[in-house]
Amino acid sequence: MEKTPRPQLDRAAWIQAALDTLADEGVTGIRVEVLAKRLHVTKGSFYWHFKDRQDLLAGVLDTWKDGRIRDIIKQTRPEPGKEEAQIFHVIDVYSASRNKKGILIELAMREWARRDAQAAATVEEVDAWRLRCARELFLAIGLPLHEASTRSMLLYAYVFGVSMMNCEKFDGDIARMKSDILKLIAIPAATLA
Amino acid sequence: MEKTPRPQLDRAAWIQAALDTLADEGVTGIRVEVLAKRLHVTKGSFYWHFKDRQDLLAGVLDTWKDGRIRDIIKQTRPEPGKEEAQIFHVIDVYSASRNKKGILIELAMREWARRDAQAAATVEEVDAWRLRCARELFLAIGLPLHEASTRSMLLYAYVFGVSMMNCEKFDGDIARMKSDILKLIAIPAATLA
DNA sequence: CACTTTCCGTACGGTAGCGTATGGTACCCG
DNA sequence: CGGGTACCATACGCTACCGTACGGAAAGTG
Repeated sequence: MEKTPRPQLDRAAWIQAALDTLADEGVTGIRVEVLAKRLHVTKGSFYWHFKDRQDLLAGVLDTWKDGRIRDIIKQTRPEPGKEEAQIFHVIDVYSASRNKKGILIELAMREWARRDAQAAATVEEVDAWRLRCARELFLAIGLPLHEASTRSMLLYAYVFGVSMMNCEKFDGDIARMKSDILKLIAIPAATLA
Repeated sequence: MEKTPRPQLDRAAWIQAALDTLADEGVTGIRVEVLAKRLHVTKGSFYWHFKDRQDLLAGVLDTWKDGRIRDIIKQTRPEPGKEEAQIFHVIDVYSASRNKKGILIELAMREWARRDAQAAATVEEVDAWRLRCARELFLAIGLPLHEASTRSMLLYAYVFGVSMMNCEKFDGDIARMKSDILKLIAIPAATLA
């Protein structure tokens, strides 16, 4: 993670720090002077690499978008016979337990998108890719087009929704509940045991 | 909505304005001097009714909590024979089309809860009430306890999740998809037509 | 070795927001 | 009618930011 505190910074380093901050504090937490302190430099460096704060934010959006699209394509790459496992894997990646930072960025991104047109467009594009890729998996296991679309949407809505609830403190066997829900979403004609 | 620009303000008026701002800009948007401008008074008024900004935020949390709990209790009040309709109504209340402001507050609240312990506790309490009340409905239509809990959780996770996605711009018959999803969640043994 | 380019530090002006101190005004109350 | 209380305005100091101007070191280049 630490590659010998490099003597030179570049845009990527600033964007990475911005993404970390985004996860912890949201867009409004991405502040030039705070990032500079975190990177042990001053604003002078920032305004060399970026025109202004907006320039950084645009870079954050692009970086995130490219990463997410690359990711979903990789995870749903056609592997005949393994489609069902791939569906579960797609869900698992955004399961609340693992990948905590990814989820936080995801939520912060959507919060951002609610108040910024550029962010909204970015999230929309990423979501569209995800829905298309997930639909392909459902199509591959034999579902008709409409049901494949529907289940993809339910899948992602559930995944994002559950990441906003602090389920850990509710009564009941959460693990079993989540497992049953996944089956209900991913497996047609599944019933809750 | 406008009750003759009242000559005197009270805590409730400030809290209401704060809730409006919360929906539009999130917690960080709730700023004393901005609210004052919106209410056509100065900070002097604010610091008469409130100790400080935290005092206002605590009031916002309490007001929201009481309202939401009263609401869910009212909406799930036992009406034997109408339980299924009540389940659909609970979902409909937070459907993305209607009640736009309520949804925005809901999302802003959870964003807030991610970074503040008090807000987290508030949201947790509200969620617990909702899950309990929804579970009662599922129990009333004959589901076993575990499945009732599971479907309640899926219900709310989906409702909140879908409110974070800009479904309007995706291809496919969104209305039909949403309708199918609701049936899948609310009606045991339902299949996607 | 001059000379440029790259990268960063320093210093400054400007705005927005929090909280306080203090003054002013209208209304109630005896 | 004098005094108190409730409510609000004004003015101030303070901090955290943004963005700019400019200076300087270090490394490449001819």
